[in-house]
Amino acid sequence: MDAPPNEFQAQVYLIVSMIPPGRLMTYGGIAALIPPPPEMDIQAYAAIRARWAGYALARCPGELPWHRVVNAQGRVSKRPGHGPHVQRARLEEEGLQFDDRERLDLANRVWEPEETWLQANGLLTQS
DNA sequence: TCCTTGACTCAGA
DNA sequence: CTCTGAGCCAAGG
Repeated sequence: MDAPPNEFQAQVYLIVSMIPPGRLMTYGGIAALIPPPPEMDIQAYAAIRARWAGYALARCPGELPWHRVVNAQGRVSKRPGHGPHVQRARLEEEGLQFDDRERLDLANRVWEPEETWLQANGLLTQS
């Protein structure tokens, strides 16, 4: 299950809470903004951080706009509990459209936090 | 203690 | 385009 450190999880929740309606972020995109835990190998971190982001969201606080986070292919990931249709419905309510292969337009809808905000919160400004 | 299970991603085949 | 495997501070059965 690759349970991430609490500090990592907290930063995932902080970033997700900032995503505006109608915009998206990917698991890997979010993880790339979070500094690696001290003592952890950079390469190892890069290989596991996206999964950590997914695991953190698997048990995220209900008030977070978790539905605005999708995978690197622009698709809604399978999850335990209710199916992906709930996430899809929420995104469509915000005006996002899925193509005939269940994909979203990442090129034009992915959102990036402001650099000043990243710096103020101890996050990385370059990935 | 061993084994399985993952809200991921990328490079290869 | 689809399918694998490898990457790796974990828990729960």
